[in-house]
Amino acid sequence: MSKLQPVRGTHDILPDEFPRFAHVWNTAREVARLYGYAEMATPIFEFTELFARGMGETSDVVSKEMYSFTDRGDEGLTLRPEYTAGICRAFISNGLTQQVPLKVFAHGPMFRYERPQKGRQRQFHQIDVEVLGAPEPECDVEVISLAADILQRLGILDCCTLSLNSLGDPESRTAYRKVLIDYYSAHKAKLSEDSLRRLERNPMRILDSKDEGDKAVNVNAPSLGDYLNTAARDFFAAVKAGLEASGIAFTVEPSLVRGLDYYTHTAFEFVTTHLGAQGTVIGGGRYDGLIEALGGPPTAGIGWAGGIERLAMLANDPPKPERPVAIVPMGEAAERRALALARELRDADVVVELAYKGNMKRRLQRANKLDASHALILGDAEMAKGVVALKNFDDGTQREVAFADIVEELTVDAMGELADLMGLDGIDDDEDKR
RNA sequence: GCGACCGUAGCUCAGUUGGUUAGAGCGCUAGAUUGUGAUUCUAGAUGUCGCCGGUUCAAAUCCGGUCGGUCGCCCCA
Repeated sequence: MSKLQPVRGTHDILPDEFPRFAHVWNTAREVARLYGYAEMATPIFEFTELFARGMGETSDVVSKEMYSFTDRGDEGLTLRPEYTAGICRAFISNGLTQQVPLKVFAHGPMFRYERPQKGRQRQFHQIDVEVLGAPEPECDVEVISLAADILQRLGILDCCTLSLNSLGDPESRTAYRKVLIDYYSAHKAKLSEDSLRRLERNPMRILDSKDEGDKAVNVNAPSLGDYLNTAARDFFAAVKAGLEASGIAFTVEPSLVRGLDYYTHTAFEFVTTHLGAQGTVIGGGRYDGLIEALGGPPTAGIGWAGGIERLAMLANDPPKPERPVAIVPMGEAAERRALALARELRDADVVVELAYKGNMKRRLQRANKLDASHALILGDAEMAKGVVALKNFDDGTQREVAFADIVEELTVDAMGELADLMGLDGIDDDEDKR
């Protein structure tokens, strides 16, 4: 608190970089709309109990990463570490159980108390998609396809791979879990310290260990695929077939487990190698038991979340902002006339900056710095003639335009520029994204 | 929670084996033109050298601590 510093793990998004972030959620929102998903939002904090129950007391997020506090009314509250629990709560609280399937898109800040590193912050932002009340495998396919389309539009699908796995239904999963615990318990001596802890909490995690000793033990570990019952096996087959039919490439990754307790059946991740240690860009899965566990009616659920910071680091450059027109009035009468002119242009959707400080040189400098396409110079001489001097900043030319023609002149010009831009698309000089 | 590396101007960085007023580029301000930007030229301003303590005649430089950052482990978006 001593200096004027942001809290560790938080970052300002300054005007220069904001468009990169907005581009991610605007793109996601647009694709979600095409899939028939409605946008919604829930509060950024909830009762601690919601996350504890929803994500599982033993999950890392709940056991060590929650931003929890007590408010003045002695309520235990927590800044949301993920979106799913909040949306499920809203589904139950608002009696939306009659409106299934509920297909929603959301985005906003999440909070986890972790040590910051590349692609990981304490306040970060996610785009999020959830479908409640749709137990069919076709829905898994739809949700994954939606994610792939967003990645495609952001220009990063090609540098991502889709990992897919089935965690089975509860029956298969408990059966497998038991076998797995027996197996690892018999090899305790060879396991790393981390994995001994995982054995207590989430034994399936050991399958994903990077420790060499663990890897050796894993070679002969029982495989979850062998323990799926017929229903779970059929479900997984249907999801894979649907993805193939949609032309979405994937790799089945038996070690893909996911940290949260509520997952069942499909689990998936879009992963990139371009982001250092945090390669997961979008991750999610099916959670058919969650709503019931939270106190709602038995309701299927599936969804995913994508890290906006991570996506923004990889995405194409956002569309360039529209260039302003700068009005440069000299003298009191001209300044008054300029105010009216500015309104007229803005009514016609032209971006207008008024340059009202300093001598003309300074005003033009400022206009140039704002990347103005034109300056409208309005001094005594122009006022007398009822014209403005229209200066084009790109070629330096200047000509007089009557007051009455200014709006038309500038809106026609803007159309021409738009056409130019569209002729030049596909340019991508962003080198730091690999 | 653990580990490694790093803190000098708004930004990117230089600063020799400890030695006198701590530098450059970019940016910023002003002028070369009292009504013309970007290009050019000239001038100017900018710093608690992260902070606290120690060693020394002398510390941006060496030592200890602390705070902050970056990257990695765990885990995740």
